[in-house]
Amino acid sequence: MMRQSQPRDRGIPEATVARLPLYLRALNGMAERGIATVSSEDLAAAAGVNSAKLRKDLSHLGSYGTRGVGYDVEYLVYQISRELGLTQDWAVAIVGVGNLGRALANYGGFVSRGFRVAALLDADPEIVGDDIAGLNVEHIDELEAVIKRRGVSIVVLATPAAAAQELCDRVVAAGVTSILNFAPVVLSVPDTVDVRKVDLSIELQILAFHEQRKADRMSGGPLMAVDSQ
Amino acid sequence: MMRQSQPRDRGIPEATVARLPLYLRALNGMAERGIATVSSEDLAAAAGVNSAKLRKDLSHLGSYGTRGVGYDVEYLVYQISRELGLTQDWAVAIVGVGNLGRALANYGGFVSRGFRVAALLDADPEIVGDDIAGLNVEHIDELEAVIKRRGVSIVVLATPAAAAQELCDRVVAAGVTSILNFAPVVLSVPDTVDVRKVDLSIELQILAFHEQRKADRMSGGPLMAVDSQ
DNA sequence: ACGACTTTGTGCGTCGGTTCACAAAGGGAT
DNA sequence: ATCCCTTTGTGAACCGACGCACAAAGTCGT
Repeated sequence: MMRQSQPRDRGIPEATVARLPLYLRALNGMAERGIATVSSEDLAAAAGVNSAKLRKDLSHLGSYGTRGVGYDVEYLVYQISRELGLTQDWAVAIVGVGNLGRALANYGGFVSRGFRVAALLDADPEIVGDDIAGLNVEHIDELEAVIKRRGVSIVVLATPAAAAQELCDRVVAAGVTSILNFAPVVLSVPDTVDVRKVDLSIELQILAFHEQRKADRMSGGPLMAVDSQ
Repeated sequence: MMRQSQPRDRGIPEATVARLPLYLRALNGMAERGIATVSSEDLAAAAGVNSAKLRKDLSHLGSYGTRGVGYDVEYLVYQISRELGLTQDWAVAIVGVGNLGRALANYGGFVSRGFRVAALLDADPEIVGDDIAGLNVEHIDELEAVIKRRGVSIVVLATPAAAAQELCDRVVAAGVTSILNFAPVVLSVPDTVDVRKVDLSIELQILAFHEQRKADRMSGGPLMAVDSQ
């Protein structure tokens, strides 16, 4: 029925992919503390998910556990890293070196594994030429050249909203197919390109919604609700 | 059948809540450009979603459209704002004034509507006392006092991973029930508390996964795929 | 060598979300 | 006043994800 030699199914669910980094982080922490083996129960707790979900997620990569024992931490770290593509290293360019771009450039967390900030670019002549986190800020005119010369395959957009779409277009035209967008705009791109969005304002608004609902419950109370029953 | 006077259903789907800010942003842009009325088709395009989905989302707030015409932009802005709780203003405290905390403090985008940065807190005596974005950085010892005195109801955690859980506990103990977490850790909180997580490293890893898959397709080629048929 | 125990991997029912497609509703023209 | 045209609001089918619960598989102790 199913091949043993080729357990990796190319159709890993998106929800699973989104959790693999979480598992990887928990596993790295355990590896550092010298833990050799971990059960799905414990790993799930560390990652904050249901253990059945974790097992199903891992089963999409292959049968890497041992029944009655659990998972080998080192081995699982390697398998997940490989699946996520972290065994190669990715050159990342940060476009827009305002407060946020600067913070990202200095953020050690994501440079650690697999990613390397290969370029910082900005349009402001005031900023171009500055050294930030050991890198020289280059002029945005160099965008296409820098992407090609340094093999940049992931671009982080940290520009004002007004500039984002145009820069996005240029980045896509230069062959980049993975973009992490911090600008508060909906980017339109060909569907060969992956865009992930991080939007601080939206996150706050979602929190506000729930906070308000909690406040309503307190004052109005479920017993006083107009439409209860 | 259905009440006309109280159309608001208190059970708005989570997926819908997450998109309301998107619609709101698009609508604000239209209002600024003097557009009075918009169809679900146009608004959906501006927000980058399917028009049926948009209509169903809006229908959860009530029947605010006019058939044959569309939605009144101003009115819809008001209704969504109210639903999200943006008609009141929320005092936000930023805990951790490193590169990221600083960027957030200076980020005008989310201060604009409904949110106000009411406090900046840090543990580093080097930073405490500095003025950032017109605010004085206070010592983390003041955390509980500041939260209560200024009515802070949303806290943004922008601390190193190691400090996040402890500060989270203190913040929760001080009565805060909405947290936006930038630290790369899984926070454990009572389930009365809402935590939303923004994790740059995870976003990059997800991009890397897809980028790798695209690369595999190129070299291996769909025609050579082991399991195609 | 065997039995008790632990833990994985997964079949299956359930649920929330998405999309299609259409009937109902309103506007405007004649 | 009536008909046509546009656009909303939603019923219903579909799809992916979640979590329970359990059989299969492997370990460890005797």
